[in-house]
Amino acid sequence: MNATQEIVSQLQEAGFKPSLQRIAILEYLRTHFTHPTVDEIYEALSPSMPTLSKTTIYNTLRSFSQSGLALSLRLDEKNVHYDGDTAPHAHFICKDCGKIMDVVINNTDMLHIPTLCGAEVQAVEISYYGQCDTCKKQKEK
Amino acid sequence: MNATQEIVSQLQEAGFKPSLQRIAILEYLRTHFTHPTVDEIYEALSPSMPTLSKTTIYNTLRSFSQSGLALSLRLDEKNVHYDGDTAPHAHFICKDCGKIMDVVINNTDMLHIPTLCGAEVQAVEISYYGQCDTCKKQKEK
DNA sequence: AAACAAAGTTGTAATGATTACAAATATGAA
DNA sequence: TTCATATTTGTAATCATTACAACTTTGTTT
Repeated sequence: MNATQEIVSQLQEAGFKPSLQRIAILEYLRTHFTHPTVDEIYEALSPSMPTLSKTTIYNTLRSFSQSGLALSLRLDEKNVHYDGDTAPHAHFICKDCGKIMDVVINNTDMLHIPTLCGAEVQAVEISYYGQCDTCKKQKEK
Repeated sequence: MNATQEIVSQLQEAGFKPSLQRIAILEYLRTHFTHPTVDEIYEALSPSMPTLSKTTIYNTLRSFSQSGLALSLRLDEKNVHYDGDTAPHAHFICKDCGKIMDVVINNTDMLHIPTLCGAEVQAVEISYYGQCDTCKKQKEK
């Protein structure tokens, strides 16, 4: 099974018809670990799919994150970021430049979902905020 | 020292002049653990401070969260929530009704801030997403 | 106390990400 | 083909947040 076939079957398993747009968006998420925003995905796909609409990307990403095909990250006040890597991990975001980095979680307890007085927890989001190496050095100058 | 005096000295320690507006906003945050939005604070304080402006609340909360007097939480796509409880803890938010609950973190490792290849981590945010008890029961009917 | 500067507050207008919605298009079955 | 349904598209609306300039307060200097 090649890469696109894998994408198609992931879409079907999640109950989506594998339209060209959905394939392109999911394939982008699965191959780019940059935690893109809607705009970034639009800029990337638009050249090869000139009729692609931002509304489609908004709708598609919403249903992807609802069905668990992707994660939606609320890391900064401005844009929602999306993550095609659904394996458990955390994120670091630089307050100055906005750069987002994956953070490996070694302590399995952190990802263990607790029981919360009857509530059903479906997802955990662990985010670290601070200043990245580059911005730190730039400020010291 | 009474409650308001305590608020005033907290403001001064953080480098703020204790204006009536700042006192009112910080006092509200310190006595209401509802993770309020700007709008909720505005609705609450407006009756006793009719000239209070939302811009002031936005500005004040931004500087509070920058200086560590309060936390800004990006729990839902819509509004930023603020938390006057700066002690380490996590949050649960119900995807259906939007209710936010505090979650006690027993495992101190979870709040231990890791070293991330030269980056300086200043804050950790741990959020659980799911469906609360009430909404779960309502759906079952 | 008047004059002044600095800090803080206010209201309005602009911004910009996201959503609503209705028209257009594609898909697949009868 | 014809029809029903799902999907996509573009435009217009929404609404939280920010920019900005005017106004007010505060404290200081003369």
